[in-house]
Amino acid sequence: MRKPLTKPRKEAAQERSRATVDALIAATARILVREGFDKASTNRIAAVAGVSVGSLYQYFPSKEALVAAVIERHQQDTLRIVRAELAQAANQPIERGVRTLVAMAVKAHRIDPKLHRVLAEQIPRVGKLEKVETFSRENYALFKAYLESHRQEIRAVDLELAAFVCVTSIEALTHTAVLHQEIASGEETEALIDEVTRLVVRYLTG
Amino acid sequence: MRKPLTKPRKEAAQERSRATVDALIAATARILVREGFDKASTNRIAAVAGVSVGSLYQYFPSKEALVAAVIERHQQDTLRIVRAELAQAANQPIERGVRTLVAMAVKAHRIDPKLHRVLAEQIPRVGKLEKVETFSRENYALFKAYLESHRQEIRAVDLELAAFVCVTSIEALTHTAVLHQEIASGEETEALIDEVTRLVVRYLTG
Amino acid sequence: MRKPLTKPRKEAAQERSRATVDALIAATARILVREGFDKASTNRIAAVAGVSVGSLYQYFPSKEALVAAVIERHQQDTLRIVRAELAQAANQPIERGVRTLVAMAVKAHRIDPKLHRVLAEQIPRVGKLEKVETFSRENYALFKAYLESHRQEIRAVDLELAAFVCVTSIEALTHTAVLHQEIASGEETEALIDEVTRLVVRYLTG
Amino acid sequence: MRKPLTKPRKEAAQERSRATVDALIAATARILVREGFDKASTNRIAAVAGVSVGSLYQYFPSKEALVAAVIERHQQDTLRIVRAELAQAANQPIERGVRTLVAMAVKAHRIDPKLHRVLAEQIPRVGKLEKVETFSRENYALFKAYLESHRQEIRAVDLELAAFVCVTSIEALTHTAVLHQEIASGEETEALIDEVTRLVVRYLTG
DNA sequence: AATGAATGAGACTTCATTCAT
DNA sequence: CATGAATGAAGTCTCATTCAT
Repeated sequence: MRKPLTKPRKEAAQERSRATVDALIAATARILVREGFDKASTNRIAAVAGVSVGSLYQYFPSKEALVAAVIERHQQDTLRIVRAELAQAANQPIERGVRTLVAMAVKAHRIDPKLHRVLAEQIPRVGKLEKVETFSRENYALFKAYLESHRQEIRAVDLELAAFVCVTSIEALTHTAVLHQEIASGEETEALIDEVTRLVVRYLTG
Repeated sequence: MRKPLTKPRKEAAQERSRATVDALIAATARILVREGFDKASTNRIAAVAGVSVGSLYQYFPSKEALVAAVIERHQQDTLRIVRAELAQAANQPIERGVRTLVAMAVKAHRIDPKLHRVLAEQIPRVGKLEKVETFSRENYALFKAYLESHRQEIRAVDLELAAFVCVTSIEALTHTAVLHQEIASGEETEALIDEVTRLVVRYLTG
Repeated sequence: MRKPLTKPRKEAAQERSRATVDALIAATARILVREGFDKASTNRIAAVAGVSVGSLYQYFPSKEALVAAVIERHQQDTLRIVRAELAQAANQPIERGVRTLVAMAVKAHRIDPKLHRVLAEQIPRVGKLEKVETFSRENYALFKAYLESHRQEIRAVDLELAAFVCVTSIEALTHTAVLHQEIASGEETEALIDEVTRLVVRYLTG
Repeated sequence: MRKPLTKPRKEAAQERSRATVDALIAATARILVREGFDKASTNRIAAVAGVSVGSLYQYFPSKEALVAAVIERHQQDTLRIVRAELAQAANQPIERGVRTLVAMAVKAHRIDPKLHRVLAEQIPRVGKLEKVETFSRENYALFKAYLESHRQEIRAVDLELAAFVCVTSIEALTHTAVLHQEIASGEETEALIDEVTRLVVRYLTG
């Protein structure tokens, strides 16, 4: 790619583009959350983002691409939390480590629960959006790695299978609890974390 | 806005009617499984069922009603299994009983896994189709009742919370395992049942 | 039930839009006249207007709105004539004034007799399109005002009732005469105006 | 599209047939009045009449034929009144005779005002239902005959034109008054008859 | 690049009419 | 004759996407 003739101008242009893209993703997320997938027409998204449909198609080749970007962004937000907490857990003993991971899962689900829900419930039908799939595999791999490095603390077990059991349970429990507002108060949250931690730890040990 | 009707329009009395209704529900399920919700247009469904759109609307007031009928039918199929096995579990000690229930969950998920998946992933957006919701609540209540009648075998615990943890875990694990074909062989199935049973039993006891 | 929208969706700002809107209204009127209300499907209207159905719905939220626009336009055309002639009549003595008004009614009915007929005969069923109703009430009020300001020239009478009798008669006579081509020539027209004027004047006076 | 047949398929000779035909016509009229033309589907009519659609088509070759039958019946009812009163008027002097005719018109319009309205407002679009047209021509001819036999009582005048003016006025005034409930009480009715009579008599005489 | 008017395939649904039983 | 299930053309309207300005 060639160098710009007037640097400031290009940057300004790039900045504006960036802003438009952001506005479009934000508008999509907002409509998805407030009105559901069916109301998220491209014209409506563009209107809410304050740009024209034409501009939308300037930056996203299709509606799917837009939804994919929303998913992507949500996953990036989630990853930021995961990375921060994962390092801690790595060096903690099993009991403490699992608790950290469960707490992290709750935290991650709380980033934008309504968006998470829409993404979980309404989006798969968009076809080959396998980002979600990929993302969960990554989770699974990370957890398996954690188990491997703590193998001496757990009973003899098929790590593959154990990781599947733990990750699926943690994900389902935190997901359901957060989405169905089962854990409104901090107290309830603590209780849930206690239970899930117990579930997983007792499963892995003894 | 017109209120969405989800009840069948008329009870098919004659034999020919009954056949038409069955063909429509079957066609809907088939398209749902093979091509997804978005491809399930009323014209397509009618064509696959081998009848005219007009006949479709003679028996179902809307596309939603058709999907509701598919859900209903799937749940009836599931219930048939659940009822049969539940009686057994009731009188079994915790370890044995939980295993029975887990095995039952696997069996239930295997009735028509692909349909189950579509129903689970793509249908919520159909709005007020709360059948699924209701169904899962029922599961939860049944399990809680089981725990109550075996309270002396388990540790002191908030039964409400425990039921939530167990049901959610069993459901998620069997669902995911079946859908993602993690348990193709009978051996793998047994291994999964062992693990899930252990997960739940150790959580509830000790 | 969805409430019927009869207002234009957006004000056509750009020139191209304006042309599209005009073409749509014109096409609707044309089809209404040549083929009747039942043939005026949205697809047909769009085709005749030389635009796509999509464009039709960009500017009119429903078929009704389109018909409403046709009515509106026709009434505006009519009003232009009415306003011009009414001022004259106001200061003319009863005999001369009534003649002016009758002549005006004939003229108004001749703007687009066939359209007028379709609008009069086929449109009421379009439900709450009360524009016609409103319009005729206005006529009636205007005539009553005319009578009031000429009260000394007419016999003692219930003005309300008299206005009803006169307006209804004039409207029906000019309408029928024009539509059924009873007054093709100028001579016949003059004869009709004479008769109607006589009818009304003798009714009001003496 | 097939050509619309508007005559009954057969002379319903048998009593049961007669009853079915009557029920169908009555059901059509009822739905027309209560719900409007658009709701009057053949299936609905058959249902309300308590027979099957198949039977409907046994007796009426099309929906149009059914509506035509309703019109026919209404006109027969009207004619019964007209014939009864017309004889009287024939031998009455102009003032008295016109009053009789006007009163008759009011009476005729009151047979079933709502049905009359629907027939007047919603039916013309059914295309070639010229019964109404024919009917009004007959009215016009009858009145012209009346004028001819009383020619010595009225001013020198084009009878053709005079009949047109009188019939159109009487029809429009009684029609509008009855339909728009301007003459609820007997007193109001008398007042209207007075006015219309005056209108016509003074027009014809002097 | 931005704009927004225009496009048109296709979705859902109704209803007059036919025909097998 | 009666029944009512079946038909399918046709109508209204939406929305992802394109393209002239």
